[in-house]
Amino acid sequence: MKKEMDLVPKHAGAATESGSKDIPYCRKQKSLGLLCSNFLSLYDHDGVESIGLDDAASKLGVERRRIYDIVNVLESVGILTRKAKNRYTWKGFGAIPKALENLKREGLRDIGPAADTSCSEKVWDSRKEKSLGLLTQNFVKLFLCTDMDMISLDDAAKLLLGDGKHTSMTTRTKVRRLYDIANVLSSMKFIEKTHHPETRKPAFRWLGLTGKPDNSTADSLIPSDSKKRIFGTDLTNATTTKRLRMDEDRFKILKVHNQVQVKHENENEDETITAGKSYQFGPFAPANVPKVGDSHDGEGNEAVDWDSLSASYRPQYHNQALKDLFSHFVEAWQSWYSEVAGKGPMKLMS
DNA sequence: CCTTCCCGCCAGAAA
DNA sequence: TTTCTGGCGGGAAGG
Repeated sequence: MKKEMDLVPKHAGAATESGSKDIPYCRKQKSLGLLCSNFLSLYDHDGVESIGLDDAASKLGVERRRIYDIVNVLESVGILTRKAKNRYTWKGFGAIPKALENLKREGLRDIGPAADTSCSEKVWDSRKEKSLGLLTQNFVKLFLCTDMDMISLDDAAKLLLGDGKHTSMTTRTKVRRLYDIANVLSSMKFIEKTHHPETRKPAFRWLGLTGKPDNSTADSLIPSDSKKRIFGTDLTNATTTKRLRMDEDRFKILKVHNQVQVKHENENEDETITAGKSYQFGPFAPANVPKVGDSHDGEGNEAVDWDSLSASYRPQYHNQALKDLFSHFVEAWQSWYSEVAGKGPMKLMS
């Protein structure tokens, strides 16, 4: 049921919408990152367990196509699960640790072992092989299974080429996808955009779960990070053998720094494993703060306070009551976070 | 100019 | 068939 009610496409300008001082059209308000924040805010409620794509699309005021993008990456991180056609199941943030743990395990498995000359036990589905979801997982794996703490989308694209080495437009396309993925992961604060020290090239740094043993210093909920080395601290030594060699397929990195600390108890099969507790999430706040009024104050300078970093100016969706959702969103997250951060035996799982 | 990346066409895959 | 999914890349906003 989608008629030709679109508009707003082609040339900017033309405000074909309810009379008002319509905005000229701001691309930033249509970003996947913002959409992701809104999506999360909209469904992170007690009673929510099933999500209809049509409902999401209309509630968020976007076309169906966009919802697929969001949903695919969220599923990659465990927040959602596809239940049926047009239907997803909300798993919540509590499902994230486990999902990442699994990704890490998978990633480490692929890397380590002897050279696998055509040892793909999995039949790489020709189609899914290039799905946004898989790309997302592989991108995340780079952060979780490598000692690289800063990755540029270009490098990621090269490393994640399912196979072949077509170095041409294949990479371009891949990078386009990665931009999309990076945007939503950024909105969830799993990663953050930065710049490579040397090369002024933009790159992303992981802010999410840390594999550090335990010993969580404090419980700085939503810490104003700014400068906290999460992975750094290469306590092993200064072996800067940090070069990666991307041979044929897959990505091959060496030195797997950081231990996931997979619960030691039973090398049991996956499924229902109580995730470890020593995790540390980066600040996880909606990418946009209520921030009333526009006032495009001075652009962010050097300081990357996530106050100004929140690249979002007023929710403009022809929706309503999104602000309230945001606050709830933050609360819910903090609640869960403290539960994990706190040494107390949590129950997790759901 | 170059980087970021939204839009939506349209081809496969279900129903 | 229709409907659902979601690659893919043009080309415009942003810097």
